[in-house]
Amino acid sequence: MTHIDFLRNVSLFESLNQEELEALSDVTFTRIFSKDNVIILAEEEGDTLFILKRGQVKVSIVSEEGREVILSLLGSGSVFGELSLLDGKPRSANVVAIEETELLMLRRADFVQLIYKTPQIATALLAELATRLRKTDRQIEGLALLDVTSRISDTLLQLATEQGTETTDGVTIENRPTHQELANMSGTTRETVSRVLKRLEGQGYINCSGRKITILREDTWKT
Amino acid sequence: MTHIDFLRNVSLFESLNQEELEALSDVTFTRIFSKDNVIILAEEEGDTLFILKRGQVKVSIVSEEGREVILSLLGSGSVFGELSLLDGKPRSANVVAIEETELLMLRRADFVQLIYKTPQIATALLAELATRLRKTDRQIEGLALLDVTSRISDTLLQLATEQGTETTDGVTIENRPTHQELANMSGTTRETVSRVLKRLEGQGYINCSGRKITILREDTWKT
DNA sequence: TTTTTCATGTCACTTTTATCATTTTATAGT
DNA sequence: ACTATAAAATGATAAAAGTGACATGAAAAA
Repeated sequence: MTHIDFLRNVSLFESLNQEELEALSDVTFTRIFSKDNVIILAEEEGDTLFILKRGQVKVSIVSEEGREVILSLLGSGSVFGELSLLDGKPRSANVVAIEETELLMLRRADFVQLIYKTPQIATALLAELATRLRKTDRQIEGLALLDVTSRISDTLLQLATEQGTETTDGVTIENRPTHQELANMSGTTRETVSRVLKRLEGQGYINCSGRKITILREDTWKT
Repeated sequence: MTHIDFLRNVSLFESLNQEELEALSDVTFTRIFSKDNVIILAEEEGDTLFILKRGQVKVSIVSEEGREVILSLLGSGSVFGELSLLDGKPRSANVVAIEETELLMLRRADFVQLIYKTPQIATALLAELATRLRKTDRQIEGLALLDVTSRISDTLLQLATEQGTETTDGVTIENRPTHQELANMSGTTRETVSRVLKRLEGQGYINCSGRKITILREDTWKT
């Protein structure tokens, strides 16, 4: 797939016409990050916007004691790194490739140009940030109100909607994150994830085998 | 203070010239909400933007079981209610006046006009949302990693920076939220807030009296 | 294959925090 | 000032989740 065809399908750029897409494609450059490579390091200055073409990355914050909170996992079509572009502050989180990932990168100056020439982009970006803000608000709600079991369940459901595939039994998450990663996404510990998954499986809510988790359809629950 | 003078000092509108400010002021209307009145109700459709001129509001989510999470407290100059304007989705949180509050309101159509005529507003709004996103990310980090004491302390420090006044002893928060509200801001319970504040006072970190909390200067800590 | 590293399961134990119950103190309304 | 109402303090428990330790298992590297 050419870059242009790809860019056309990125929601941020859907308002651009062929000519504008070509112009955008011209100022964009590609880079491939292999698994575990750091793409963005928190605290550093940043003047690049990233568009994820292929692969998957995790956005996370690491505390001084080394504990990690995963804010989100992003897949193809996602845009990230724009906050520093918008407010000029240093990067607020780390972004690491969790599999081989191909990124299109756009420098601030070109991005500013782009917004100047096609203001619809600003509108699209505003909508994008609005969506994200709603999502983080829900995360805060979950962390503040729910117990671990519910938080882990929510994390699974979110994974399922974002990257699950429908099967006869329910929705399957192929290549699930490790327990440690699930823990960092749910604000808990590895052991607890282990225990909770075990219990959920015992109760017939989910089915684990290898890197695969299936969230069973409601009508198969033991209740 | 006239509306125009007030609007000039709202960061969102700082790029507007006198003429534009007047035009904005013309399409804006005022409403006063007394204490405990609901300004925005979650789930409802919304096509109004609010600019807080005088008073204070709380933005919160209430769970089905009735437990509340306070996402933020906003004071004069704050803008809220814009998410629904940007992505067309229903309101995601409640907003309630916690004291008598004067609001300027702006309808979607006028807001869209405004952005169309003065695109710098879009940029300012992007920066505003970026700031907010960073803030919510930090909240998530805190909820996921910190124990109750640290979360409550953080909440106090945030209140102090946002609405505290410097005194010889440290920073004073006049008219502090109730323990219940502090609990809802920190993701914990009333009782725990009570106990933690007590301990913090015993250890000489803070000083409570009536509706007032003083966060003592570092050099007076007992350690 | 063999080795080594990383991921997972699972124990016993501790800590933290929520919950419940009750009393005391503040605050606001008449 | 008096009373009604809401807020805060506080003790006793219980539940939830974290910790540390170690065994097992699975996948990647040599």
